[in-house]
Amino acid sequence: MKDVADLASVGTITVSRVLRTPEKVSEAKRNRVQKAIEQLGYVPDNTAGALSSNKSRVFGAIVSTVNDSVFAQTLDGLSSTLRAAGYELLLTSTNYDPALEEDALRALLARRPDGIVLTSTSHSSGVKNLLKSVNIPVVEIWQLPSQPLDIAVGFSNFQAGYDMARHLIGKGKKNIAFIGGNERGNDRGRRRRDGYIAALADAKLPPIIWPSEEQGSPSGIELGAAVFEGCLKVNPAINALMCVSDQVAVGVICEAKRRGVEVPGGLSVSGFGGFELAMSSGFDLTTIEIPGREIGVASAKALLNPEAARAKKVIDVGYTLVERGTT
Amino acid sequence: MKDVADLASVGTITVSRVLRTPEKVSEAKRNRVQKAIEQLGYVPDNTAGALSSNKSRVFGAIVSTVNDSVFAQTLDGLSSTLRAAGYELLLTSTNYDPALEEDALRALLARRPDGIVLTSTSHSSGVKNLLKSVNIPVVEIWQLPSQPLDIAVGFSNFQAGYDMARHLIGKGKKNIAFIGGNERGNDRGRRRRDGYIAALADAKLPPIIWPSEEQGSPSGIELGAAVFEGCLKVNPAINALMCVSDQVAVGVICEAKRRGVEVPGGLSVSGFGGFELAMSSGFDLTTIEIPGREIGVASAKALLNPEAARAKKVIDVGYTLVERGTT
DNA sequence: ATTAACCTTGGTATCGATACCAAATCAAGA
DNA sequence: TCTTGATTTGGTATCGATACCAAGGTTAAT
Repeated sequence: MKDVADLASVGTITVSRVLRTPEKVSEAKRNRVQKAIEQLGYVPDNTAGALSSNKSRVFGAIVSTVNDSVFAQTLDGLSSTLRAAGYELLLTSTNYDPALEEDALRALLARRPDGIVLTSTSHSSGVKNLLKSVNIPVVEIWQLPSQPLDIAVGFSNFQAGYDMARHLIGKGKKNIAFIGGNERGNDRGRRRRDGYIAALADAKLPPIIWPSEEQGSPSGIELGAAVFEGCLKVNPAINALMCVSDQVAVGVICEAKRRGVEVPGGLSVSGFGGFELAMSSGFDLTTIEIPGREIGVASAKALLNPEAARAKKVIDVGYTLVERGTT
Repeated sequence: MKDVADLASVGTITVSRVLRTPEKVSEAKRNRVQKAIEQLGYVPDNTAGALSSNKSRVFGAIVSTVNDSVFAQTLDGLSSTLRAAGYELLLTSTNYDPALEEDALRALLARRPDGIVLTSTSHSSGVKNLLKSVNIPVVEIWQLPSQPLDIAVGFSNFQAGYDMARHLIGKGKKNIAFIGGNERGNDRGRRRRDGYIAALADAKLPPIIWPSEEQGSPSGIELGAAVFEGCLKVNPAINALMCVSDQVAVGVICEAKRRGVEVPGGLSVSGFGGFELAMSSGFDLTTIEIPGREIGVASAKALLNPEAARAKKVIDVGYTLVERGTT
């Protein structure tokens, strides 16, 4: 920066101002500085800037996985919105292991981010203390906790689960099973299941949950394929499967076709998430569509303007129950 | 850090050493320092450390999209391997727009990363100059360029495309079309297509490519569904579709079922990528499986140990042609 | 012509760590 | 006991920007 300043015959501080608040510098000097920057191929050093201004222009994200297509849309929205505003994203994934969250957070905080995004909503006390001691916006996404740490952006997984169960009940189904969502660390799936349980209770129907908490189980498509041996064999009366995710639902449908079970005639199937495959040119799956990208964009806005977001505290982006051919 | 040093009655530099090279500090002082760190809830400031040591312990990644499941595995492998070594990942996505690459790179370099990962392999001269002027490892992934900028980790999309076309030819198909892969910025898809063209030329068969470069087209599943109207109608003799990705192949298969076209009887279909759905509990799709996570892990290792990686220059992780029920 | 208010500009201290060098301590062998 | 080399420790300068404050220049009103 000194070199640029010398070449343009100005003080270093003027160079700094050209980069951050160009409107406060006279046009003549601004042009000289910009030419010098170009000529020297100067790339500012943000680590130094972060140190002196106490603003890193970086946000941290701790996600349970990047390996989920709807979830990836959130990341996409988050990162593009932030980058448009001149910020970058430090990404860390915990692979659904809550024990890693504190470590990951500590590592992130060492980079002094200007804010944090978390996909989990249940946190260890260590995590809570760390977040309380730093004074930066914290956005929890994809699930609306009753007591957000700071700001929350998402939708009610409980209500969505409830609605979907009501939809199946409305179709005249009496033996509806809920498939999946019992992995530890997956509080979103669990909330959906709770919504399902509540809806069935309201309709005075018995809930059927598979696999049970204790059983280890495959996940995603494999889980859907395993349903026929593991769940329908035990309870052949089941005529509707409400799956915790579209992936599971797709596994169910593939296996149903293989076995000649008619969908939705013999078995109704619903998904959750709205991943590309669910749509009509794919499986034509009844599902809950989540505006994944919008969650990312809204969280980015919350990070960039925490005061406005804190006024709301909870930003509900909603969801859409899309009825298609499988129910 | 000063506070910690005072509380433990040592110099600040000793605190620094406890954090970075604990084996060089006597056990007594090390314990005192660690207790003081705990007691004060001290979280080191890496921005300051980066400034003075010229090492940020952060790597930058510029990806074309996070929104692709096999690709997400790469990110996953990359980020977990780096985090295990005490590094973090700064993620930026260009959404397949090559024009954004230079901006994104500039923004990343301002954060002074210790290395860069790029998913694209064709770069503007601005990008090349920037990368040349910084002296950090640069890893290009998912495609092996003939002239890597520095280090490359991936596999030959050309060879994989060639192999898959050979496979279809070996099944006795004579009218094989290649579907997709003409989006600008997607050099990987293009290389697969080139492999297909070469294989057909070697077998003296005419290549059929759809959609053509000029036409705009939907992508992913939608594209697969559109094949029947857009491609097979024009050329009903086609009896095998080699799709640029599993997503496209899945779209084809769904639409084929809807139209009562038998797969592989009437139409063979192959995919590319090995996304979860392709496997036998899903679509039972013949595809090229890419070790996505391994690419991530190998790139992380290359970043962490560039000297060793530079000795090889190009790290080929290979691929597997998995023959299943659709061909 | 003078004064006040505003805008533009630059000097210097500072952010919180690490690098580099020098001093102090320790262990082992003469 | 003294010397030597290895190990442990601390002081001080430094990384490259920004914050803060003060000074000079300009404009408009009196």
